[in-house]
Amino acid sequence: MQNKVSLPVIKRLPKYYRYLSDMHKNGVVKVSSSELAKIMGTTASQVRQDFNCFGGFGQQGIGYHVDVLLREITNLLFSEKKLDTILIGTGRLGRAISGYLTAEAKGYQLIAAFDKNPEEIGRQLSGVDILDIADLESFCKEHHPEVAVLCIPRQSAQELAPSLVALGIKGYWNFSHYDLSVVYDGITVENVHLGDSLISLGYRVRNN
Amino acid sequence: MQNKVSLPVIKRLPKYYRYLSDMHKNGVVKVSSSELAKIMGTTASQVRQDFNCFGGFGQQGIGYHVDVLLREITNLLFSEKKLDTILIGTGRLGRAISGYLTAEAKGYQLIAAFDKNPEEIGRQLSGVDILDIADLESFCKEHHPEVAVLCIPRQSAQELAPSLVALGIKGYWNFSHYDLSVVYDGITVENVHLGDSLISLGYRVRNN
DNA sequence: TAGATTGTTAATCGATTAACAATC
DNA sequence: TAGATTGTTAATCGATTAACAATC
Repeated sequence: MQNKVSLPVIKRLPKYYRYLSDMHKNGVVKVSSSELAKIMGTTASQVRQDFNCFGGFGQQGIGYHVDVLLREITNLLFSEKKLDTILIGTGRLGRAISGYLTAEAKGYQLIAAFDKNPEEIGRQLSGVDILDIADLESFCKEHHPEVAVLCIPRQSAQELAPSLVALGIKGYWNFSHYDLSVVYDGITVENVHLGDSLISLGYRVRNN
Repeated sequence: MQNKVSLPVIKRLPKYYRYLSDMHKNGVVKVSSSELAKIMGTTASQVRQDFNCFGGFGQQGIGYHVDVLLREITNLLFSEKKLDTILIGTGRLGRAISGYLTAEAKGYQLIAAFDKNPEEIGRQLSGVDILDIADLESFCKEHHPEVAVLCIPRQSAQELAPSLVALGIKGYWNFSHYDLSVVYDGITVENVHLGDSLISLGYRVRNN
C-alpha cells in the first residue's frame, strides 16, 4: 500500500529496528502491534500505520513475524554501500564524534578529517588523516564524499556551507548551530544541537 | 495572553535566543516577525504565535524591540540558580560531554561523575571526582543533584533508572538508548540518540 | 492620514488515534 | 466456530498558516 514514509515515521524506524533486533536475539518469533506499542511508548494504531507505510506484512489474527519485520526494516534503513564521510572540525567534540562514527556507526565510512589549525593538520584521527581545510575542494573533487559531519562553530559553518553544497555533499550531520536546511534545498540535514537541547531541558526541569 | 508554551515552542526558544543575542550584539534595535521568520526558516505567523505564548510585547506597526524580547526570553530560559548535575558514564562520549557541559553550557553545575570501572574511579574529570557508581545513593542523599547526564549503554541505563528516579532526579540528558520517559512519569527527559540520528540521516540521504 | 506590523481568531494541514470489517 | 489481530478508513487532535481588525 506504500503510503509516504513521513519524517516522524523515519524518526521512529531506528527505534523499531533496535527493539526488533533485541527480540530477534532473544528468540522471540512473533509480536503484536500492541506489544510493540507498549515498549515504544506509543499506540498499537500508530505501529500498524507505520508498518503499512512500507508494505503490510503482518498476519491478521496472528501479529507480525519478528524476522520478517526486522529484515524489511533493515533493508529499508541500511545498504551494502557505506556512505563516504568527512569530518570537519577536530576539536573536542569532533574527536569524540569521529570515534563514535568509526566505532559504533554502521553504514558510514570516515575517509578524511579537516581542520584549519596547523597544529592539527597532518595528525591522524580515528584512522584517517587530518587535512588542511584549504584542501577541501581538491579532496572532494577527487573522492566525492556524500556526508559531512560538522563539528565547527556557527560562523565557520556558515562560511563553509556554500562550498560544501556546491561540492555535491548531500548529507549533513550538523553539530554546529548554523542550520543549513533553512538556506539550501535538496540536501538532508540531521541537526544535533547540544546547546539547544540543554537549554530546553533546563526550561522544562524548572517549569514542570 | 499566556497561552500554553507547547513543546514545539520550547524547542524553538533557544533558536530565537541565539538569533536575538546576535542582533543585540550587532546593535540591531528592532525586528519584525517576518524578518525573524526568514532567518529562522519559519513563517511570520508562527513567530507571532510563539511570542504571544509568553505575553505580547511587540508594537503594532513597529515590530519587536530586540532588547525587550531578548530579556524576556532570557528570563524564561535561564535562572540565577544553576542546576546541580551528575554525569554517569565516563567513557569517550561521557568525557566529551562533560567537557561540553562545563565549558560551554550556561545554567548547569557539574558536581560529580560516576563510573563502575575501578580504573576510572578516583580520577578527575572536568574538575570533579569520578566516584564509584555504588556510592550513587549516598551521594545523592547528601547533595540532591537535579539533573543526570546518562552516557552509558542501554542495559545499564535501564538498570540504573529506578534508583535515579527514586533518588529524586528530575531531569535527564539522555545519550543512552533507553528511553526513561516511556516508563517514568513526572520527569523531564531530553534524548540525544546519536545512533538513531545517524540511521535516519542515512535513510534520507539514500532516499531523497 | 497612509503604511506597516502586531495580536488574535479562523482555516488548514498533517499526524495521531479510534473504529471496524476482513481474515488468520 | 470464536478469539485475536491486522489493514485501512474515518474521527480527532494539535500545530501551523492565513486572514484581518486593531493600532502604532
